[in-house]
Amino acid sequence: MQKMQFTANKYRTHTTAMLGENALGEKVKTAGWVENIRDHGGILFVDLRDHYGVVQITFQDSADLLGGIHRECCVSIGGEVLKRAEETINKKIATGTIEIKAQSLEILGNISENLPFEVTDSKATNEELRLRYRFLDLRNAEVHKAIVYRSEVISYMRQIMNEMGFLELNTPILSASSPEGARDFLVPSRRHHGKFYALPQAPQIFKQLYMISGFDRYFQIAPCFRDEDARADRTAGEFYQLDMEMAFAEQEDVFAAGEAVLSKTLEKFRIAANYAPYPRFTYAETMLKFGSDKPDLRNPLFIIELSDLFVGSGFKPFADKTVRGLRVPNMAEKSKSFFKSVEEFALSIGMGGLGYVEVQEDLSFKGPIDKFISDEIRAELKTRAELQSGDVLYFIADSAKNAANYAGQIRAELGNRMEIIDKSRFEICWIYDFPMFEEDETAKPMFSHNPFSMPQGGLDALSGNPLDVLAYQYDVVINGVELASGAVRNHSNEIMVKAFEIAGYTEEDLKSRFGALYGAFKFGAPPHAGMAYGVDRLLMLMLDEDSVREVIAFPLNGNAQDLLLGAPSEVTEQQLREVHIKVREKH
RNA sequence: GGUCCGGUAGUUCAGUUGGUUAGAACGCCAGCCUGUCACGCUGGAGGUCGAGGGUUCGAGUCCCUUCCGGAUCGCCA
Repeated sequence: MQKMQFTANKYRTHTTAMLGENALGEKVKTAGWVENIRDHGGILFVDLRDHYGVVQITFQDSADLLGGIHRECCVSIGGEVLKRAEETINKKIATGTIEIKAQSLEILGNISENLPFEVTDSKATNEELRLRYRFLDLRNAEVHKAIVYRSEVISYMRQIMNEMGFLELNTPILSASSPEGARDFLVPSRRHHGKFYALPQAPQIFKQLYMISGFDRYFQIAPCFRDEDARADRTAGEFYQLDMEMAFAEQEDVFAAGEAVLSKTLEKFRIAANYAPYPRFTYAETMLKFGSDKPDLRNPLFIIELSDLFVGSGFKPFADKTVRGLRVPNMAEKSKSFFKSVEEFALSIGMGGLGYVEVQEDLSFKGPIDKFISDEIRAELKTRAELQSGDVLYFIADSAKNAANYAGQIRAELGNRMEIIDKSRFEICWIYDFPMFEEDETAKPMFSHNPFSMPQGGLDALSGNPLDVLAYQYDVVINGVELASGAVRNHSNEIMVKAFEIAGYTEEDLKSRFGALYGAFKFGAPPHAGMAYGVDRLLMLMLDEDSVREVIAFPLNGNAQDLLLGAPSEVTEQQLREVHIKVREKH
């Protein structure tokens, strides 16, 4: 526990954190919630819980003090601190060598009603009920601890950022509808009829404006708002980013700062992980090798390119396809039903089929498609995949567009099914060199990620094939989870106009949609770059939780509602009139 | 918005091919118990089986509609 300033008052002289053998014989008062009452007739035991822990209080010849008290009542109890007899010591709690013999009890607040669920086991309750009574759920020691942990991690990150010379600078919450891709949360304006503020999807524009304003290094634990549907790793509505931006910076500068803050934080909180510098994979590499732009590196399987072997091979399912191979060691011993379930998985994700060969002791192949493979190709496969006895080699054959993604899903699935993923540690990497543009359904180029990233090669590169242009854009990935994203920003209006033109926007579009940046760049913008970590996701990973909602004190539910306060809610006619809003009938 | 799974006591769940009065554990209430810390023992209360409709002699169970929740796809630069 951190050192704290503490003054005794009428509610308590000690917190449970201050109660121990050092207080033996003292008359103390401590306050908290009644976690449990064990009534033994002549003696009663009360477990009293506060923010710091639990202490046992005994009631002997004083049982009447407990009249009307239920679990989760908030009370202040006075008594004498006594050493417990050796055989009654409770090693499970920090105060387990002492107990307080009660002499007085004051009920604070109201007598607690019957509980909707048991606080000590609240995580077993369905989430809807937990969120409706979140104040009770948060009394649960484990749930409580996650929120304390969140505070400590964020506090430490602030310290690291400060030490690296970053200033914590705030950005507006009431802002303009922004260039990010998500749906905005809108706030109607009272003073400006028919106009709306938007809550920021990210502080992107403002942090860039800070750079243009001459601030050198910015960071913020920034709330971000996006009106998109929730997932287990994505809250509805709002989330927090550790957002940072650096002036006169190149990609390497951001890598160094980003690695430092993450690496130090994981070290401080004793998370087993590979420490910085993190391995780096270009987007092209990771799509080939892992079939994903957020690869789980705990999975030792990797994908190899085999397309060239089958060009003109006469084996129709492979001949004109992109063919990728996945070597799975020690899989040949698996049962037929195991193989079958893998094939079923392949079909379930939309693949036409999934061919494979088993490698036998003499390194010959066995399996449904072996007869279609020539000796020449067989030899090449053995070298390329470094095949050994007992291996299974899967073939993923599909269109160039789908092959990588399918291979990635098969890789992930086999990693899980073969139980070869070490779940006890973090494997962190950078993914960089993302493409600047991609084709939409009509084969027209569009921005593939952030339109404000700097294209590599600048203006010259933009005169070539747009699909070949890479952006200075990068992600941090942990265990298959995208944890951070960033870019070197495009600070040149000339390059930006050209990039937007390629994506089908005129200079007028650019000015009208993103005028603030465009206008500011005209007055001398420094080259700048930055990134942002998803704080909730990081905490979820650090605490090994399956849902981000476990690391947020008062999250919206999956349906974007606050069940405790009842948001969103209807408002009065008067309120609507003031903001010039008329709600249409639902049909 | 699509798909899949779910909704039974305060909570977590069981409930067989449709068949007696819908069960268990924990919690709650009452009584007993002076060393428990998942206290123990005895007894008790507690159910619109999400809602509506249908099939049937009979529905928690089968069918239809609908509401709610979860996962997932879309979406999330």
